[in-house]
Amino acid sequence: MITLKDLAQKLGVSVSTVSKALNDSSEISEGTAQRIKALAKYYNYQPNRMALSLKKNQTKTIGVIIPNILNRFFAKVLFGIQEEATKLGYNIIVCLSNESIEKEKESLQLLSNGSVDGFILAISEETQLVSEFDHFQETQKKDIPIVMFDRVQENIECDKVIIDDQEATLKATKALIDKHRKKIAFISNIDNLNVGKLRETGYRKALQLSNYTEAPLILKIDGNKDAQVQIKGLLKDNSSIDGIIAADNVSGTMAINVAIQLGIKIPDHLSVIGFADQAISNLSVPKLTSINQNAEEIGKTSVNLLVNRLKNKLDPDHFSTNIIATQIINNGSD
Amino acid sequence: MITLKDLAQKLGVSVSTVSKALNDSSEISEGTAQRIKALAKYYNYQPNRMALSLKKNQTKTIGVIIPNILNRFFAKVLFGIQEEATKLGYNIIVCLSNESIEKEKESLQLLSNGSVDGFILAISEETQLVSEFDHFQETQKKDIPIVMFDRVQENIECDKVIIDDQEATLKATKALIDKHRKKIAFISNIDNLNVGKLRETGYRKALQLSNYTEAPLILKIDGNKDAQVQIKGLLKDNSSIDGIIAADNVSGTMAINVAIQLGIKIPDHLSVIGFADQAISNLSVPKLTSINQNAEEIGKTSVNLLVNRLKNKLDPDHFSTNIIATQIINNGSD
DNA sequence: CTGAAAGCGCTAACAT
DNA sequence: ATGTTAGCGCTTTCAG
Repeated sequence: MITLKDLAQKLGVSVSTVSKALNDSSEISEGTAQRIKALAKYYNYQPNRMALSLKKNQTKTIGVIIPNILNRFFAKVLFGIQEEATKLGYNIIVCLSNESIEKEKESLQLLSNGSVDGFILAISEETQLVSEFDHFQETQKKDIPIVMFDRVQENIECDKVIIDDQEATLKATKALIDKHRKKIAFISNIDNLNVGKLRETGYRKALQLSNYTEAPLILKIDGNKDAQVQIKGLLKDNSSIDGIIAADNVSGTMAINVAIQLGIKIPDHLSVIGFADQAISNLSVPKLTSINQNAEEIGKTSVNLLVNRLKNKLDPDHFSTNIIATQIINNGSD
Repeated sequence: MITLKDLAQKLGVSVSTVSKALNDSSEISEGTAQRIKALAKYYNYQPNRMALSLKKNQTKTIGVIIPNILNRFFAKVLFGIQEEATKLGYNIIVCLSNESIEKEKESLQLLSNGSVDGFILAISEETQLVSEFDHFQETQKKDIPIVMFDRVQENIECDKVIIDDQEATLKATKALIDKHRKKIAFISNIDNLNVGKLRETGYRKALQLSNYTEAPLILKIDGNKDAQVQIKGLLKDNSSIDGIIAADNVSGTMAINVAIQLGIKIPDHLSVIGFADQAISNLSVPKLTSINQNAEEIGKTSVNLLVNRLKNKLDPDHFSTNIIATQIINNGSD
């Protein structure tokens, strides 16, 4: 790598002159500036990021902690984060907590050594389960801001980006009720997460608010067992089910495929709406009608919040919770 | 953040003494070392990463360039990379090329300013299409090593990690032939990638090597149109198809679902084998029999190669190509 | 055994 | 308009 010193030597000027010239300082004469810039360009000079960070005490890097990169929702959020961060001149360092509180703590610790200016993260499943959030507050105490998305925690003071999970599920459930569905089941493999609970509440509320007569029917999928078998059990045990709301990424698609195998016609006999993204929705015939969570936008909004926070553009005593709108995308299964 | 200087002041010793003590130098007396370490622990001292990088001219950070994070294969590789990198004390900075050569170049450029010690990447689709690889060589010229995985390029000299795509597809095709399948189609939405071509070759070779009478039957899915429709067309036009080899992540699952809709029994009338990962394989009934690419292992191997290269443990004049073994996982569709 | 000093690459206050 | 100097936090050589 070529350095300022190298350039200075070659031109017979001082390092600070070169630095100023490249930073468009008005102190430097037109001619010198030209010569310096030309040579810098010729040698493809790039300021050393580490030196810059050390000097300015800011890394222009965002730490991103993702619970599970195999979840398409998170993958899409990451995509949005990366896009927006690059646009604003930030790099991202990605850590995968793999739903473990230990890894989450570790990542936070590790990157709090001057590696990043701030964090964007979704809380791991285990962390929500054991309700232990000290590590976030410790990070904040070090003056490293955190933006939480999707999996957020009520009583932690930080900027947040979420969708209105309850409202979205309520709307989806209502849509089925409006289609005169009489027995609507709710399927979830994320009932231990806050978002899972919110979605369940949305489902329950929709039933209450309508003149719907049946009791709620909820299948909580056990991740340790075959999900297809569990869904098949539900459909066999309750042959009058004519509607399904799926709270997670894959259950909706799976439900359609299992139902078809049982000879149930979709959407004639059974309507299904899920939280899947388009690619997963395509993996059934008919395709799954789904709730679009606008994951990319969640990512982009998170970056903007964090960067504004870092630039002190936000009120230091007030944190905001941004709610990203969702839409139902009609793909034929409802 | 607490610094060496802070610790030194509090203890009334010099910065260098503190530094040496914390680095277990034999120059420092037992007693002093104890005191220093105790205080460092008390204040939870962590050496500033940027200062360390600047000083040592190594960042302990790996740049990772992924073409498409929504592809589960890449997501899994990333997971493996992250795991192994963390284990070895490296951070990863992730860039998503989004299959674009421009973004790929940009990322390479951007991170070559002392942000990373080396790269792990899979070549973007566009890059393979236009066959332009100068940017990789430029990076290497700057003494920044590259490890390529999955999407590699024959004539670029660097360490590589791949699976034997041709062999794997050949074996899968043979498996269907051994089951007395008479008309086996090959479906791919990645025929523009090298790996796609290799898989096609594997399919063709398997047919040639057996006493299989039919001509190859190949469907190249047009990404701009509905994939389900294209697969349905294939099955309708060739009602005697009794076997399918799917070259990409989703076509196999999709083929099963489309076939079922057409009243075709799986695997009685039609056997399907694909390159999907387990979660996608679960999205059909029966589940898709698939070729396990061991994505995580690819990631881990890549990290190990790169780190060994960085530590000069590898012969500088010789680059290796590592082939990760694949397995067919029988899920019921073959 | 401990400390002073130089230097990694850069910026910026302060001379000249 | 240009140069000198100090310093970001750290390691390491060299003196003491």
